[in-house]
Amino acid sequence: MRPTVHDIAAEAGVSLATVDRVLNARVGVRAETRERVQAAVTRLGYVRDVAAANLAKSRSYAIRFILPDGDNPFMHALKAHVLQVGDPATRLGGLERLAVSLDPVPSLDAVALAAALDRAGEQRPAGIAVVAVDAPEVEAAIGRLTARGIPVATLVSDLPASGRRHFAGIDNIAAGRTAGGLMRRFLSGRSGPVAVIAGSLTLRDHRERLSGFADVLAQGAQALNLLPVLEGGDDPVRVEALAGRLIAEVPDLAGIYSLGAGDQGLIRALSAAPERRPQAVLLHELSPHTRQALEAGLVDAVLAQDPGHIARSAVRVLRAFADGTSFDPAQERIRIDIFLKDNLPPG
Amino acid sequence: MRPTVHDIAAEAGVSLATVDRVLNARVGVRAETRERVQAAVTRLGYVRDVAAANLAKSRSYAIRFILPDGDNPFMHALKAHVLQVGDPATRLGGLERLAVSLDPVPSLDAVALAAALDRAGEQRPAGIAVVAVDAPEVEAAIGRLTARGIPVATLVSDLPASGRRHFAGIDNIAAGRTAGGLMRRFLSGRSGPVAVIAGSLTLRDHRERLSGFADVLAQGAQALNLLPVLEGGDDPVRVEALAGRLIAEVPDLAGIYSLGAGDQGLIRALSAAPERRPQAVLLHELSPHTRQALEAGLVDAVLAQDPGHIARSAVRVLRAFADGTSFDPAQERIRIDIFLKDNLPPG
DNA sequence: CAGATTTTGATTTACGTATCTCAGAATCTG
DNA sequence: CAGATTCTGAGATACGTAAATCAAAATCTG
Repeated sequence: MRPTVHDIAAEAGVSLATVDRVLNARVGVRAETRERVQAAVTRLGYVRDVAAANLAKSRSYAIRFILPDGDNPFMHALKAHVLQVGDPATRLGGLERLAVSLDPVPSLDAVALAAALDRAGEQRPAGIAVVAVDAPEVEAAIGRLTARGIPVATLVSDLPASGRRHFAGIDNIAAGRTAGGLMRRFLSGRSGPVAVIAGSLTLRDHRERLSGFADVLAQGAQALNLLPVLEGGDDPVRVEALAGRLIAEVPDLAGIYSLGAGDQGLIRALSAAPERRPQAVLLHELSPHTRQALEAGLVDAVLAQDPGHIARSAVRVLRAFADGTSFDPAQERIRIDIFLKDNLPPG
Repeated sequence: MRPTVHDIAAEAGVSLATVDRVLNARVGVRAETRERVQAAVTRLGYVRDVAAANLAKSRSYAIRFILPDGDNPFMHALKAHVLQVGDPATRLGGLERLAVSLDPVPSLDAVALAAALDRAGEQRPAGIAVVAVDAPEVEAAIGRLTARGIPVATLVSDLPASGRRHFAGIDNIAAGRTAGGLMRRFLSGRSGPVAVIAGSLTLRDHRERLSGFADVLAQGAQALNLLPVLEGGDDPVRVEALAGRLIAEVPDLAGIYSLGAGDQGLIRALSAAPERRPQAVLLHELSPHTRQALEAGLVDAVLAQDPGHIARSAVRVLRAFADGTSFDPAQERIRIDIFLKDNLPPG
């Protein structure tokens, strides 16, 4: 059997109260006594039963997610996973005393986001997870939370200078480089111009993906020629117009890399003129539309990050910060997934 | 506050004892009373506090992992992750009352494996996780465990006919198809023979990968010519000899797919004659050697399954079976990871 | 309707830890 | 050495659930 606090008390020859004072770092214990207890702890290999401790404390972890509104399918999926993690009927929700709440904010509105962060902080939650927008107001709001001791994790889009404690998302420069590596190999041998469609270059993650991608395309023996970046505002309608013109006007187009959202528009443009489809088409994030396009051969590969993993990871990490415990960085690393038609997860 | 059993009792107008009888499906409750209690449960949205329940039951989950000995780097990594999951100082180990033990068995020895399974079953563990060998003895042993009500999960290599409750590993046919898709695209335009190096075709996962790969290569406009499969017994020395001869004797070799282990030998052979390296080299599993080869450009892509995920997933799933609760299939799905030089996880 | 049987209530103890109180012991201060 | 101060001990209570006992009530059987 695992040793309990009672065993520690007996082993150290002190009372339960003293063991408690040492274990919970309370004042009023002589240094010598403290050491006796700690020696007993290591000798017996005691580890606190976290479940019992939380029961006794009737502690619960309030975690607030602040996510953008709107019709972005990835954000929708993320939202669904957050709700699922917080569901007390699930393992995480039930066993770990979570109280997850979800605050929607208008997409890409820095002022509203900063206000939502301040409001969320008022409730003194155990942690806050937020999809950051790259703006000084947001940076300052996160800084205020951190200063008040509330751990903040950024999701998907990072803001390293804000003082956030953790980022749950992919390395977007590496994602861009990965897209570049795939593009080079998928076009091995041949040359021709390559187009990039972004949402907006004011978005940090889009800028980063672009820089990684451009980097790799410029390297190596035969350099691929990158066309000027098109910005579609993550809007399917605008993306469709841009992609349609692109395909019509650049006859020898070798590849397209869509690094933002609005891919439904790109897919429509591609299926409207299948005979002019470039040799390699890459885009980001799995959704019903992108899955279908991959299966139909309209798209060659999809880069993705797992929204379920992001939601679970953010909760685990914020909990660990709240408790002052550690976590496994390898488990919390969000992978850059590459999906081809053949390794698509079911569903 | 979340409702407790006391609230249920008050709401239903019955005693605590009766609530307990209903919740834990004990006998001696009239159908009508049972329904009153269940109505109160749904009305108040009661969910059992699993942590408190486990504390009261002083339940702990003994989970045995049966893993092959030997110098396979993937199995080493898997072993390390299993030990980490079982460590009571970690979240999973601490919060979830796990008692994980690890039984090593000689690699590829069906008789020893069957004996180990029987021995593990004697202790009546909450669950058993095993890397299956495709043999009737093993199938029978797993069947006996299942018959005794002990849930078994196969890891990495499956044995569907055995009656195992769960498989934690990748779909190897899909992995082979994925490799085929990458090979086709990496060789786009050009033709030439493609070689496959397997460990042994008596291994189910190797056979499956081969069949998926061959399938994809045969499809499509320009068929790639598959050379007869080489079997290297997962042994670096033998693989090196095979690969060396292959590179020397097939001048127009377009690609190599190594679907088993022993890749250190392949990498040595490739670096010995870098000028004759085929255009596309694919292999399985990340290890210090394969990482380095990817970074050096000797290998183009690595297909992988995350051993940490496999270990954690097996524990979660076996726990759920032991409790009769459900789990999230999407979370437990082991992905076919594709790593290029650019999306390699650090470390 | 008496007696047997089934169902229900009331109460207690336990799980491992946290937190509090109050008294007593040990140590320090002047 | 008295008095103040700091440490320590013993005990109680709580967290939410499980599991048991025993008595009382309700229902069924013949």
